[in-house]
Amino acid sequence: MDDDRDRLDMDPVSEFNTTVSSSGWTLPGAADAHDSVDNVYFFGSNSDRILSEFGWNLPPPPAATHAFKEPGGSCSARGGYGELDRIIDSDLAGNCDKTSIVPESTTSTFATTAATTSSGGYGGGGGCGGEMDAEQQPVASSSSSEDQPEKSTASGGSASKPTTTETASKVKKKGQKRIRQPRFAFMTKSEVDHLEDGYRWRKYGQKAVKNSPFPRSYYRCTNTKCTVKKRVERSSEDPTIVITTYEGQHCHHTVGFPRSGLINHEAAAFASPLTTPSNPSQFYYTGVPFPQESLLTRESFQYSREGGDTRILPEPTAPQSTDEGLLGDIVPPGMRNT
DNA sequence: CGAATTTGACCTGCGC
DNA sequence: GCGCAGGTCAAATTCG
Repeated sequence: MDDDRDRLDMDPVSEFNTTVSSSGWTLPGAADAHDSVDNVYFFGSNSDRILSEFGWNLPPPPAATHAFKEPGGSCSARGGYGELDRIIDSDLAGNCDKTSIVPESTTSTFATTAATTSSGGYGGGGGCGGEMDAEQQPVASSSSSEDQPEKSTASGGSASKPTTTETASKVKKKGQKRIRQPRFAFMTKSEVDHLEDGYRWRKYGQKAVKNSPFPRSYYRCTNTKCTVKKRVERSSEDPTIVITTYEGQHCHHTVGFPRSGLINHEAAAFASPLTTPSNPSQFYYTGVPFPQESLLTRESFQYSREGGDTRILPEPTAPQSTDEGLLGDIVPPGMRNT
């Protein structure tokens, strides 16, 4: 029954939330403050490991073929996600006086559990059969979201056609809180909006975003038991940057990579967590080098920003036990994938 | 013809 | 309480 705030207060990161607008951190490049995230992590070379702990199978990097053009740089060496982002937000650059690169900017939002039945009055989100939603499983109307992640409206959730049953379910949902699952946001320099990531997605909506000329698209994993969602939008600040935000954890493996050869190859380049990067610049984030001495546990940087204010947050510290892994630092146990 | 996308309507949350 | 913006639904449309 904790509400967001309560939980956030328990989270080291969330301390900072108190200084930020309501829900938290603002994603650099995000169209507006509404689109905020609670934590922003910038991963280093072993982002794949971190992500896998979230239940992701090393999301393959966006297909390099259709990604970006890196003005004056050789991105290829980087491989991986990294269609590199140069300083996405100069405000964050701070002491950055040279090319600051965000190899993979990954943001994560833990609005923590806000419980609910899903978002909004429409059913929706249930659980991936996983633990993720177990505790906040919508009891009432969308009882079996696992079976019908989308058609929760079976019980009358149709948005446009209110019915008595719908009304009833709405009532039930009232008072319940919205759950927000872990989010990762990748900022990618790319000419195409929807980057290949190894999973299959179905678009279920598109909205214009305030203060941004670019619409935001909403996708849902096509796996019926998977409730992972994805948002894709272009940065209003830098149209060449695509911000892809994933929410939730996949409860299945990827479906294979369409351009497996290329992608896997590049992914491989990124998949050696323990390998010291050949090019240290990879691990710079807005001018701040990643702490390579502790790649295993500290490659995540966090920052927040509000109206130009930039903070580099102190990362939780010590390496967790092996089974805790990185998530021990950043993911509430209840959100873990196993 | 089935699957995926588009799109307008509607719901919720939040700020004022 | 009201209005705005984000998020979602589902019918209609398009695509393979």
